[in-house]
Amino acid sequence: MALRHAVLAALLGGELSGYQLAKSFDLGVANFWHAQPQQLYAELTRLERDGLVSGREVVQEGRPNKRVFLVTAEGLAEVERFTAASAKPSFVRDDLLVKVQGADHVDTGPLIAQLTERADFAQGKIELFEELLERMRGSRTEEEFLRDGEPVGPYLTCLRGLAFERGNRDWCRTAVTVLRERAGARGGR
Amino acid sequence: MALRHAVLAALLGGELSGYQLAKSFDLGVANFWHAQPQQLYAELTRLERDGLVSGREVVQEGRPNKRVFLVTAEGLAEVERFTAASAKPSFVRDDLLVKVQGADHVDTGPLIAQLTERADFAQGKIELFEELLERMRGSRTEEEFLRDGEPVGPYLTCLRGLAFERGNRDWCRTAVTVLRERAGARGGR
DNA sequence: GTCTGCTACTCATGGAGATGACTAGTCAGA
DNA sequence: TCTGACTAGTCATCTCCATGAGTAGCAGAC
Repeated sequence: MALRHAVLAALLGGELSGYQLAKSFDLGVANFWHAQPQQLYAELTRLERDGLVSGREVVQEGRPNKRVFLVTAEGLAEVERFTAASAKPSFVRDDLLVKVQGADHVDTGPLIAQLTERADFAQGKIELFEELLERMRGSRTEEEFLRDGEPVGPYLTCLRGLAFERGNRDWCRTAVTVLRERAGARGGR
Repeated sequence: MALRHAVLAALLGGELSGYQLAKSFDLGVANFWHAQPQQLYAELTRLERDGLVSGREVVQEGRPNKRVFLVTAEGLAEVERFTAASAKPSFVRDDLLVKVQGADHVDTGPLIAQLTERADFAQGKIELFEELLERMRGSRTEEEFLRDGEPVGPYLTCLRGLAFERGNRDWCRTAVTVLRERAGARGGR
């Protein structure tokens, strides 16, 4: 159950509503985890039931009221416990990789299209992450921020996301080049 | 259901038994997907039931007999279909990232230990991937192999795995450095 | 001579995450 | 004035994936 801890970790940064939470877990950002709104609402309900977060109603004008949640002392203890527990290694897991694995045996046309699309998507996320990092560190350099800026946690996970997407983009591009040239060579044979 | 297609993609490289398959999907290699032996056996059963792979008994001396599977024509068609279908973007999803996200609010000692462990694990996989790539390309250079070596699919996925693990290792190391220095600064205050 | 480890596989159950379908009010623009 | 987009959230279901436990024969080590 890492989703639960991901939600807790996100709320450590300050009070958020389910909707705001969903914004950061859904498209684009997804710094360190990814989830659909429904999952988050469900998880928040469970977390509140278990006393790890507490919610309060915020009355708004001109838009629906919302419930914002913050981590309780028990919640923090749970984060502490989770952080200390040993983590299982993470694995790459990607439909696209499965498809590329079989590239020798299928028509590579649609595959190249998907790789291109993915490269563009990754590029978009790269820009997003770069902006986010800039915003977080403000006028400081990265080195300065890492020395004593706050919060470092989100900054570090953002850095990982950035590196991951750069890896994605670069790999997709080389895969496209390779597959294109091979298709060309076969076609011109 | 990407597991199913991952199995198919793996079998495109040639006949394999469930056990052999499990070897490559389990620890270490896990080129492009990861799964437990039980999942693979179950999936193979389903694939055979659906006519996407066909199995045959191989009698062995001095060790248990085994069943080896190969992809049928329908199986290949299914791979083709799957490859052409649009893929959903993949997301980073890692317990460790969740833990780092909350790094500002917890004791970083155990976290640093886990990051170090992960860096070592990644290093091990890097070496494994490098060997694998060398073995695949034989005497050719990477450029040569990518131009017309076979199979490219597995080579490309292996490259992605390598890059991913390098990213993991490097990120873990910087995270360790950052968290250590901060802990030191706080302690000596 | 027994113990550990490897090949080779099966069964059963749990739990997390994914998905589709819906409600309902507000606001900006065609 | 109607449409689409945004805020804010709920309910129900499902499928995949994860995990533990177990079997059984053979080989080599100590």
